[in-house]
Amino acid sequence: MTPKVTPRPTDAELAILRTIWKLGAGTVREIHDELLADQPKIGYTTVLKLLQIMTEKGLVVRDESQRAHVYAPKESEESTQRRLVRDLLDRAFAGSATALVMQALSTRKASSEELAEIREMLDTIEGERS
Amino acid sequence: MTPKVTPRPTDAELAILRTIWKLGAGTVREIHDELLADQPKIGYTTVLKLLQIMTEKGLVVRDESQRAHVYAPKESEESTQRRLVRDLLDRAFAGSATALVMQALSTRKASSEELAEIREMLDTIEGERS
DNA sequence: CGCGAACTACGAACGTCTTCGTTGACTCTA
DNA sequence: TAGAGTCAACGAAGACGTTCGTAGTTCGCG
Repeated sequence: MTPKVTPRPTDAELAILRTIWKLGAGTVREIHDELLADQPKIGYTTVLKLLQIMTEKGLVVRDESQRAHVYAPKESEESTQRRLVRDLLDRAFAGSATALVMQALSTRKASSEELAEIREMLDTIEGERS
Repeated sequence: MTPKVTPRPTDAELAILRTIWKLGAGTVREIHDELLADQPKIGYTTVLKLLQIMTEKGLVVRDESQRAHVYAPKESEESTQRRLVRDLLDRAFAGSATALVMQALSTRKASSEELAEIREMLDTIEGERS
């Protein structure tokens, strides 16, 4: 059976998830081609195997109605990202979201628009309080 | 030789790093005791082995002047966290720091003080621009 | 029908991670 | 000085992750 809780995707699985998120959904062929467009040389059957494992783990769902199975994310991109962030928070930041946000902001430059977006988020959070 | 670039710490290694960060530095005994205070039962020699591996990898440095070697972080907590964030950014967020910050903020409630701190950070970033 | 192309499934190889038992050395003390 | 306690080093086992070759099935077409 597929496990109760979705496990954290491994590095290779995450690379595939990124591609599926980009495509929305796709066959092994489509995902493999897209993956090749990015960085490293990777075999077709490697991608197939990964997708089979990811199906067992519940990371993706498979539509078998066609000969070429179509794979789609089980959870949304956002929800997966949220779990990864929470995970990193626990493993490396002792739960301090603030510390993580600080590091994220200092890591990459964000545009003014993005900064404004973050401010809105802060307002929303503070508004919900009280 | 120790590798040029520090590799990403594994889960078990990160658990040990957290402890060392908390202690500042410590012997295997001290780190093991502290680790036991947290969650799971873990053997003394397991911690020792991990620390030896982490020394080879360059995650920690070892002072062998005493019989009980003293281990300390090679890189600061902040710099390690920054690398982990950058890593997650690349692997799961297509480099969008904003998206990561959003997820972090929505994941855990931060206090008003923390939110204010983040606002200051935003001001600083925007101030440096122009 | 018969052949080649495209597809899934399977298994094996190899590396890494995690765990711990065992061994041998040092140290303290009765 | 002998025994108990503490320590580092090593090796090996088992789980997991990643890769791909091979085999077998299905489809389309000449």
